Amino acid sequence: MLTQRQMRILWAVIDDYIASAEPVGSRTVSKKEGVGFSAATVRNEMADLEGMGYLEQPHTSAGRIPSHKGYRFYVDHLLKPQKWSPEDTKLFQDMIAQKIDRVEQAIQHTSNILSQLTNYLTICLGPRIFIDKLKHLQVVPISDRIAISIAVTDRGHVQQQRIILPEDVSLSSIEQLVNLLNFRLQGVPLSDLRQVVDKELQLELQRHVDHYENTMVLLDQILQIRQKDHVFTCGTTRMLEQPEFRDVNKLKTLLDFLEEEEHLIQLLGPISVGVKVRIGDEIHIEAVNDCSIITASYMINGEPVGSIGVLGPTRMNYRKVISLIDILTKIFSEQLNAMYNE
Amino acid sequence: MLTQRQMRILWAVIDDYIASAEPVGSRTVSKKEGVGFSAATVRNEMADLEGMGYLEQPHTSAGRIPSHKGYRFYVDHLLKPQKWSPEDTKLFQDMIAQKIDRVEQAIQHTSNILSQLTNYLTICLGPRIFIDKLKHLQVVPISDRIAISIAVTDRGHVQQQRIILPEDVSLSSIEQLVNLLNFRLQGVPLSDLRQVVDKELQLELQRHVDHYENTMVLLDQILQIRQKDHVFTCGTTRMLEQPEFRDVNKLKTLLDFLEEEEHLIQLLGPISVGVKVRIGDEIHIEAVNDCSIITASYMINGEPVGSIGVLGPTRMNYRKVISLIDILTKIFSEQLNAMYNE
DNA sequence: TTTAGCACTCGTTTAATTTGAGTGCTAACA
DNA sequence: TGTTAGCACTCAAATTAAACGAGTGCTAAA
Repeated sequence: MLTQRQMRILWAVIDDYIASAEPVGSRTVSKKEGVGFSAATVRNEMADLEGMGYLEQPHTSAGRIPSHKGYRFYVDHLLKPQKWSPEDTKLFQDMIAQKIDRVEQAIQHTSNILSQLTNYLTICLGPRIFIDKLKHLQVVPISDRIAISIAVTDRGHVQQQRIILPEDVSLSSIEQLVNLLNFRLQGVPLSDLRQVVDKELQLELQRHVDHYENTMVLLDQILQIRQKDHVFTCGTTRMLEQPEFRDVNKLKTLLDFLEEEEHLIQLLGPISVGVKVRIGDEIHIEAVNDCSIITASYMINGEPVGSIGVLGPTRMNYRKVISLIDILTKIFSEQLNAMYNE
Repeated sequence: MLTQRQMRILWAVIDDYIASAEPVGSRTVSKKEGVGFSAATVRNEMADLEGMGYLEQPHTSAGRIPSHKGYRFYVDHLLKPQKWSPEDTKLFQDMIAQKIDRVEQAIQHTSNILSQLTNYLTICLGPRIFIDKLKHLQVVPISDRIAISIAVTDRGHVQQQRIILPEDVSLSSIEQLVNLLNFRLQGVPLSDLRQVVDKELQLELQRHVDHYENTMVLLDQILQIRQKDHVFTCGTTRMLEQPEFRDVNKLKTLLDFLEEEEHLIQLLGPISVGVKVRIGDEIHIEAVNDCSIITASYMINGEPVGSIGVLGPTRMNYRKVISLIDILTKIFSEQLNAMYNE
């Protein structure tokens, strides 16, 4: 267990290091406000903190820097999240507010603001639409063999795909099929479409539809509403400002890693409620071993549907980022809901 | 006018500099294959070439590097584009070939390959769809006040937008309106929709539609099919490998510039047929003054609809890039056309 | 238990020096 | 007259050396 004094010193070291990115010496800590002991005392305590694994020393004659364990303790026990005044809240609301045409664009906009405010890189994941319910299905033939299949959900998402029309299927039978699907599948969550068709519509289709085999091929294509998760990054270049990425090789390793959408999704992790902080190797990804990521999700009608994350060096400003991501996702969720329940 | 020998030397300097990124000295040139004269001779000629503005000298005791004027001469008169064998062509075709679902994705895929092959950053512009013709219009209400308006074009592009339903407009009158529009506007290019409505449909609408005022508000929204040009970059991180961007500040200036979509569009310039090379200040954009960009467009049915560009330092491998962008856009266009005429 | 004092460590900064690739000029040569 | 060998000169970059100073651990006194 850490003594009160040790916590005070740990806090001072981390606080200073976050601001300066330089190893913090005993004198610096000793002179900090709220620290009443001499440099020598601080030295002793720092040696102990290092022994316990909360601090590290780059080399003998340098100051101390926090270890991952140190940051973890800081985040869990020392950090007091910022309180926002009503004026702040109002300001954030105004920043985020905009004509929302597509949720994807809107979350990107919010992500951008978060990146500006924190000066770190942000990653955001567009909304999962599988919990959305089908509102309307449409097949528009654009040539003899090709058609566009479109699905609109109750939340206004539109999914489209190019499908190949089987030969021997007339336009009227396509229309017939689509009408039937619209009639029977309205209100069914996208994730369940396939299931419902298999369970409830199979027989009916077999009975009513001509060219059963071919129509099934068509149906299969229509139902393949596979959502490609859409992830974006904002403010990649802000990473260049971080002293830990002065080294072009380190930078390249990171940026290369971030170019892959899959990696970004991996980085955000599963969508979960509340603010989550993962520090360094807690992320379990080699390429971001000296980074931390703070994630939160946004909700529609109480259901988390997408997430947003802030990636920075482990020496990131946890207090600021945690407070900001928390309030911004909340405000964003509110505005989304307001829009849906308009 | 340059003598044969001067051209030979200019060529040698540029060729070497493209490969090494280091100022080229007279001895190096003299020893190059195909150059029969001594270093002293080369020195004299290089001094002349510098006088004429084709070469530059970073400082007195360094070798020469090409000036923009030098590169321009090289591209216009010295460079012989690479010939591709049928095997090469086949290889490229296979690389580009894939199930094309959306043109946007496909051009991005091609752009990615171009970036891999050249090892430079590429920029691509999704297809302009305003020359596409309207195939189908649909309005799907998703709540009392909100609807999604969808337009499908003859080439299978889908444009969607959220619209606000005026009060006092019944579902049936919306349907009536959409039916009328579908009937009268099919085959009209998206760019002309507004015009055709104003000229040919105004009266008809006035006569047939209830709640004229409100319906007009609706119509205005439906017709606002504004395409946001979609531009992507591929392989941004390859820029980090270029020695000219070792300097983090320079890099940041460039990457910051490239983060803006508008800048990318500006960078690609107007869509035009054939391969275009712009060198350094020819681009007329401060931020990329020491870069060159090579652009080409891809076609659908003989009509250029989008473009792709390769951005690199002025010391880029013009020969390789020009040859590659030429053949890749051609192959891509072929595959697009094959798909459309399937 | 705390703290002042002091010798010691070691990365960083600054200055001085060396190195070497490359030049321009001159004079000899074909 | 055009070409080339030779040579003194230039200057950025690399190397080396010295000085610096922030910070430490340990000891002994308060």
